Amino acid sequence: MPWDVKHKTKSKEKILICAAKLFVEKGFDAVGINDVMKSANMTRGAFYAHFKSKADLYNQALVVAAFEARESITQGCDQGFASLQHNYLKQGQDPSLKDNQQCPIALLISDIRQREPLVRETYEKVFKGFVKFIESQGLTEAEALKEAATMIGAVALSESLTDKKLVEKLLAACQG
Amino acid sequence: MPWDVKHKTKSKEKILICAAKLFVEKGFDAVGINDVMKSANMTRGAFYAHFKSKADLYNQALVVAAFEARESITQGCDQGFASLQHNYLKQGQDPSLKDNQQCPIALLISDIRQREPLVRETYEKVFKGFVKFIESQGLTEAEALKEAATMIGAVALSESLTDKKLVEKLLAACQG
DNA sequence: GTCTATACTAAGATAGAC
DNA sequence: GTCTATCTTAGTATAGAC
Repeated sequence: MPWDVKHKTKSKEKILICAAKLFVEKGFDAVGINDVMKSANMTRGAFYAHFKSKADLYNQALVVAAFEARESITQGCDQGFASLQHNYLKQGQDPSLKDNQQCPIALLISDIRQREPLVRETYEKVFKGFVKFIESQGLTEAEALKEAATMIGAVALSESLTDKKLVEKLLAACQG
Repeated sequence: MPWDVKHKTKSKEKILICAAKLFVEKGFDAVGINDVMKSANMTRGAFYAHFKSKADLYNQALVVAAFEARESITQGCDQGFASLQHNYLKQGQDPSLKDNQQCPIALLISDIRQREPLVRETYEKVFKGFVKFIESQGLTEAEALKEAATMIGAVALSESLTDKKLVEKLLAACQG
């Protein structure tokens, strides 16, 4: 893909990518439309030419975030579930992965509860897709659900806790 | 304990109990001081006689919420870890347990990331106490950490997902 | 310690020029 | 489609009477 094609990103796409990053990092309430538009090098007024509301943006950004996280996590993941699990849990510690690669299922897990039905529906679809993907690595549905809960819980906790030693022990304990 | 002793609750305690319930249910941003004080049958102005800021209230309410959840979860929990796990996961479905009995570790898991250091410290202490309690049921630290991640992840997911069948399967899969 | 009233700030959303 | 300017609402926090 030539340089100019990659960089000729439309405004809406740019807004979505910036929003995905900010929302996953901080949640819905802590991110203003101002923040998103500044991050995309535009002003507030331009926002409503692309989205009908902040909730609309959140909903679309959630899909983008899920897509990008999936790309990152499943990259080089050809050795079955153990490999997936390792990649997923790496999110919890690796500071180089911080941009647009963290799993929105984990990081927005208690943010989504307060959102409108449409957003919750989108979140649920993303979660179901994640479980299906785990199943595709050779696990039963019940096994996949339990592993999903453990991985998501571990990564979500990793971001909430400040004690790095504890986080390390937690992620190691959830491995395998 | 006689009736009147139980009901002779001071204002500050009442505010804290109402706040604990509201914060655990909705998170920090979605709950206003107005909401808390209305719920405690008072007006905004009286708030600052008891707390220096909303963050101060949140911090203290977190401790109250943790205490109440612990009371509820460990009630009749004398048969080791399996019993604890069963009680904990029950939060995810049982609608009768909804008031001041849900675990703040799970329900505020992605809320806490945006809070100030003091609040995060309190959250971390509560989490460590939870892990210690699991260990006291006969598990190693690593086992306890993994089980904690699974239980917390499962309950947090239960509140975010709307598909009741799926939630049921998830909680069943995390049992045992 | 609790009330009413108010100052202050921030954020979502809209209008109209270019 | 993007800009500046503005409307409106809501929420934290403070002041002063009782």
